Amino acid sequence: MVADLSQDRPRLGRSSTAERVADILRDRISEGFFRPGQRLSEESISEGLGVSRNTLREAFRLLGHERLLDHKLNRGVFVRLPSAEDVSDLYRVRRVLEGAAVRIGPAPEVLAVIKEAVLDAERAAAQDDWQGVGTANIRFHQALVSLNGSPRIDEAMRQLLAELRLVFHVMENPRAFHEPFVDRNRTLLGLIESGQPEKAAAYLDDYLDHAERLLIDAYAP
Amino acid sequence: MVADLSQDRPRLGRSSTAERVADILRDRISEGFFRPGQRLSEESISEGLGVSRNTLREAFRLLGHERLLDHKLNRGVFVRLPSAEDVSDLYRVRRVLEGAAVRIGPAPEVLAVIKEAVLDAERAAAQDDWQGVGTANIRFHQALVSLNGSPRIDEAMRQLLAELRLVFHVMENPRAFHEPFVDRNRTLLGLIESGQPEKAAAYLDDYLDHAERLLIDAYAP
DNA sequence: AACATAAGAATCGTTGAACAATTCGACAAG
DNA sequence: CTTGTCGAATTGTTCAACGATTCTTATGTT
Repeated sequence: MVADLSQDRPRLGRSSTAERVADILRDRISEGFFRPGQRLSEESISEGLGVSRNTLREAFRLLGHERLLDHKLNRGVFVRLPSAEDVSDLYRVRRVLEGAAVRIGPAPEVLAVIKEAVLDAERAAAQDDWQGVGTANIRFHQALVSLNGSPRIDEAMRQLLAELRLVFHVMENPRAFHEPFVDRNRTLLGLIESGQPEKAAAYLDDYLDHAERLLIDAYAP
Repeated sequence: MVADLSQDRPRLGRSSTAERVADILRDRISEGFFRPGQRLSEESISEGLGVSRNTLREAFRLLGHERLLDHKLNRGVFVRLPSAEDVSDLYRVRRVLEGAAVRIGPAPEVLAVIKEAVLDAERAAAQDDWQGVGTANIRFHQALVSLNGSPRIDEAMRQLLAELRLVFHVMENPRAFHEPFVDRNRTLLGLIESGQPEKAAAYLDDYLDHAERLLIDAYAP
């Protein structure tokens, strides 16, 4: 009857106000409500959210560590505006994390999630919903990385993709960027599924090279 | 005459009190002054350091995000005490980051740093300075990972090794753990230097498997 | 003696106000 | 046009207070 309740233990830790504030801000940044480069005033936001400045500052620290905010001493916090070098580095990390993942090979449960993401992307693309394609694409790569089986790598990937979303918000034409990768995701899935890790890794490397170039060319922050 | 001063811009950002407090605490944890599992009282530490509780809390948040502190709501912050699963995951990440590094192959400047670390470890071992061996070993792996050429990966490795140091502080016999790896480091260096990335990667995998097993066996938190 | 319960102490979570330090723009002086 | 200075605005940090939560200890019951 008691089964394994220890798995629910983490959920027990409720969250402090600062963490909830951080969640809200993270969402707002992720959805583009706060634009990259924009300054976040302590006074107006703490007032708007109805929390004290001290609590808000704790939240700022959290997001600063996630590289979503840029904290400049005595000047305030700004939504991070990644540089072209940042983009390169993000893709450098992706090549490492995703490359290692495909080399490890498929696991049934993860594969199901990946497939679902591919389908979602295809469905969204069919409806010209490029926002939806982007979201599904992110889920695809997040699931891909989870093949590593490492909570820390999953967390790192989450942060990386959140940072990458900042880049997307600076771009003007998300369709041109996401469109080519719907098909590529399906192809990559096929290579993984059929147990050809080296081929999949090579394909992925080319995939990421292509994406990086595309992104950097269209990127002038 | 003005040349490129924009490169010096980062140095302009001095550090706030909270960051300096975080630096101090990080050092203290790293050196074992604060033991894993120990609770850090807001009152006593803020008083001891002469900073306000609010400032100290900001510092706590930073270190919490680095996984050096464990923040339990309404109960305080504790020096993190990694579980056996944490150790496994840390090595999972190491296999990914270090594996990717050796596959990329040697770069002259980095190779020099790696060599220096190997020599330092050998010198320290000759003098039975196992603390020194541990430090040199960390420098070795940090340099190894820097072959990836990614600031973000370097940073991730720094945090990972800091977390791993927590594990070492729980162990009683550091010598037994560090001793076997002095020679292995030299061998691995040789494989990298001579341009045999696949062999180096295989050797490294075995290296890390061995270290992980050794560590987990001797680890009962 | 074992266990449950309740009161009390200690600590954290959060707030609001206050003041010093720093930045930045405006404007005057050279 | 450059440089120096003033002042408003914002951040950095501290302090005191109080409610909320957890831990401890004493108390009472079976």
